[in-house]
Amino acid sequence: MSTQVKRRAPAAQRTVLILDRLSTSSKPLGVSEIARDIDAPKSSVYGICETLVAAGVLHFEADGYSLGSHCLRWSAAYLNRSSLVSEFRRILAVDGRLASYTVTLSELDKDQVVYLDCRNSDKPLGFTFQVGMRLPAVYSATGKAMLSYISDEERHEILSAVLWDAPFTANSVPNHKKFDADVKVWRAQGYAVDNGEIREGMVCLGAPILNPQGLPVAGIAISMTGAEARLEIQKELGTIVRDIANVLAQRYTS
Amino acid sequence: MSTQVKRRAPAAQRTVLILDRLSTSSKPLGVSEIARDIDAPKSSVYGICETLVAAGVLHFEADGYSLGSHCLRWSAAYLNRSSLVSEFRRILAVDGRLASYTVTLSELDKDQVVYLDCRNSDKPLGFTFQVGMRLPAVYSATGKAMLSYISDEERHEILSAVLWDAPFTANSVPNHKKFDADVKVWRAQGYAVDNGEIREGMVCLGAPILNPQGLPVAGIAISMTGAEARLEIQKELGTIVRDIANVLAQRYTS
DNA sequence: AATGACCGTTCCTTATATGGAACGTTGTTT
DNA sequence: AAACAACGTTCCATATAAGGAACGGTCATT
Repeated sequence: MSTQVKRRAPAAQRTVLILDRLSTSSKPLGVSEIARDIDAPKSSVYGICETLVAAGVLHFEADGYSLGSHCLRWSAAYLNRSSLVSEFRRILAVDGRLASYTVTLSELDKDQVVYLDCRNSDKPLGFTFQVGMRLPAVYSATGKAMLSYISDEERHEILSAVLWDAPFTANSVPNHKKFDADVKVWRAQGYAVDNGEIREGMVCLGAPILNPQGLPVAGIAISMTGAEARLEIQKELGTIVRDIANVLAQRYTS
Repeated sequence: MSTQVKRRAPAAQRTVLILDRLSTSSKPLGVSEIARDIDAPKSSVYGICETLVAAGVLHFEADGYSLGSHCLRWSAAYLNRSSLVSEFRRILAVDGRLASYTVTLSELDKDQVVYLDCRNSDKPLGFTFQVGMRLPAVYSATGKAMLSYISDEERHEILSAVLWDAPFTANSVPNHKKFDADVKVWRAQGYAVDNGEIREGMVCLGAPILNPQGLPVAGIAISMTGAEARLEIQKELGTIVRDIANVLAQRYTS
């Protein structure tokens, strides 16, 4: 299903592959290693990398190529395409109800959630959300919340492709059927729960940010330790999360 | 001085140009507009954009192409290439001396500073630093601090290319000569000052984070309003900024 | 010292990605 | 209603980027 269309602009595709490969490397990589990993001729990789260095996207040092700061422009532009992130920060700065919890903002990309921002609490959580980080949507609170508000067809298409036999923890929702049953609960209460499905002992409550058409554009969630997440607390905090998501939805423009 | 080397992998270069162009647009752009702006044939731009959509880097909607969240991977990887950002956050969370000020972390890229992180204060500053944001190094506090610690040749090369006739404010350092005189002061006191050179009424104090070889890898700065920046306060806070930068330098690895 | 493995880089042929021109649509102007 | 302009898309000859092979250099191993 990958290259059925006739290959156009292979250099552009390889540019992406090279940047992706460098993203998952902790050290600079040489031409040969990159070429091997992305399955392309050395000389082609060499030409592209030199072009990217000239463009200021990559740095070259003695031991190979590495990412440059140029790509921060692109992500900054992406995060600023709407007022979502700035409104998220503003509302958390003003509304003190979630002050002692870690709060995240994320959006859905296929079967993953992408974290757009994170306001850490002073209390340690044992888990760090980073901007740009991706997690399986089906196990995360915001992912569950957003998946609950897309059309049944879309959700079915996404869930059908999930590899259910690679759970994150013993608590991870086990299959499509259980997820569909949960969806009814999340919709009814207006927020979704991840009870240790991403990380053992971490509980997250997520709510969707819906556009005027009722479709999710993003989601917010709060994270806490299992010890903090007593049921009555969950209900109270879940309601707050849902309310804040609704306020964000109203302020959200374009 | 741009395309003296023989053009290799034009599609890779155009990929960068397209992403850059979309970064500076508030709305999606069509093939024709992009092609006009980056001075490339429509059909080539079309091929590259379709490839980038297939790669998940761009989104396509009715009114044109726009950036996708894929590029967040690259910037997240860039920010995590060292422990700099995480140590910056940790030290600010523990050390309360700068709690009521906006503190930024940035690095030098040619003649610009690139902001890597920002810890906003509760007090409004009237200026927002965003990750990935770029400012002229010569006018910014961290830029001044870092430029003070590179070799004289390197600094001379960078400063010679600065367009001094496009100052940000009336306070912006006016020329190469004045900057060189300031460098001696910044080096002597261990921190640099931007007194309204980026924005009228905003004062920033910056210090370099030096590697074991004594070369700057990044810089930190605190920002405050002119009213807050009385001289004795500047001296006190400048010393704190310098000390924190030194602690960061010690913790900084790889 | 000699061998071998692997590196980054260059070369040159050829397969092919490119891009000018043409196409069908759409929306605006005359 | 007709003419026009600008759009996204397709087409095809050809300029040219790609990539297999060869090169010189470095480092381990024998």
